[in-house]
Amino acid sequence: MAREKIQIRKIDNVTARQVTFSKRRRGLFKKAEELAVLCDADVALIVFSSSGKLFEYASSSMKEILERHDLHAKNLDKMDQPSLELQLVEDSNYSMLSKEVAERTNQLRRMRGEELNELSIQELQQLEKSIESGLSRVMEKKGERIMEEIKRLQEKGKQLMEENVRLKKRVVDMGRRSMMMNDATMADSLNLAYDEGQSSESVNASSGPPQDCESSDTSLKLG
Amino acid sequence: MAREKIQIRKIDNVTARQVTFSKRRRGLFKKAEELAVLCDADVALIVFSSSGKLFEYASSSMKEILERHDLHAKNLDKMDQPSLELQLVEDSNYSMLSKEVAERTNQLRRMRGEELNELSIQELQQLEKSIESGLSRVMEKKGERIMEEIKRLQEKGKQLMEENVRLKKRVVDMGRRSMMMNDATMADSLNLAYDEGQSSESVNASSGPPQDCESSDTSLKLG
DNA sequence: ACCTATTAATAAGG
DNA sequence: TCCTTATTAATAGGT
Repeated sequence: MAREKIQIRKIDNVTARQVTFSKRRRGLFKKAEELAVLCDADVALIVFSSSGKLFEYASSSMKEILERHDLHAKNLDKMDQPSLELQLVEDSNYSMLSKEVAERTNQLRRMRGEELNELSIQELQQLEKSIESGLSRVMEKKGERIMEEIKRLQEKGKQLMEENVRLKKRVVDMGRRSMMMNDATMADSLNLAYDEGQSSESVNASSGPPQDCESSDTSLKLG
Repeated sequence: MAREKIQIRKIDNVTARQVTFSKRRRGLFKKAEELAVLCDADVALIVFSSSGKLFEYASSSMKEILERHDLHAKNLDKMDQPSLELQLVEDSNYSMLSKEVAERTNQLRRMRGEELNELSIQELQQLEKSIESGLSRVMEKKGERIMEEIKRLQEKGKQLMEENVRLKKRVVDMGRRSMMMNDATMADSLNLAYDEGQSSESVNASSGPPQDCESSDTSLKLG
């Protein structure tokens, strides 16, 4: 139902498949809920994407619906030993997890370019595209981070330069005063400096690292 | 989506509700199967009508899908009663495998550029390098495959051209003969052509696709 | 079940 | 992922 009619078979292009999955999954969940509401039905919908991610919808409680479903299923089956059944379930869960590990491992190896001999040109092309898109995202994020870091450093630099200007002024002032002083006034000046207090605090605060810059040790190692 | 727009709330009229249930249930099941096929997803759909009748669809085995679903649900929940030793062993094996799945999944996501917010600039830089090296391996392998394919196609082309030359010669020869022929010899020539047999076979082989080229539909889609 | 006007879903592309 | 739009698909109401 779109620009073109499509055949209902597995979409080869990975990206297109993901896009279609997102769209149709939403549509399916919406329809499921509509059926539940309009017709007062109890609906449970479980979807695993091809990458193994779980999506689920339940009109009431998933647990309850599944139990109700089990009831119906058991009515059709012959009852078998629950202990054996549990064991089988555990086993199958186990092998399922193992399969999942194996699958992820294979995907990783392929993305690292390690097990490519079984792949066709088309699959390689697809893999390349997928890696490239990941790479571009990573580079984009790195770029963002670098720009943030640069901005932070620039602001810190600006603050330091302003502080520098203030300090230079103070130094110049002090220099001028001492040039005009004789021994007597020198003594007065020292007393006055102690009385003011404020100025010496300001000097201390500026010569040491300000408290709001504790993260300034972040180093940029590029290339 | 019909003669009139309807509000999504319980249909009061019982008959109308049943009719709508039938129609929409079919639609929902169709959509579920389409999603499974198009996107290579695993889908389970369970519907209880308001009268309690069960309808279900599963893209593979309902049992397997529900078990897989239980697995995921357990991963999110706190583990149930860990009272028995066996259960503890199972659980620890479980959690080991689960951790492995989670770790691989995270690596994959990062390589796809999906979960980058926790990473530092250095880590991003490293990730970028790793992806780039995978990419270059994939591209290299793709290049090899393409060169193989091109070589194969070139050789096939060469064979076909040789066949062409032979056929053209034959056509010219036949043309010359027919120019020199009168009606009587024309008849002889036709008989002769049928007797030879080989030539007609050769024509068939060249005009149709040869048997050893069933993979010639391989298409090259280069970015 | 079928019909069909109308609404909803969605494929492709940005 | 979201937006847009041309098209196809689903379906509400009626027979």
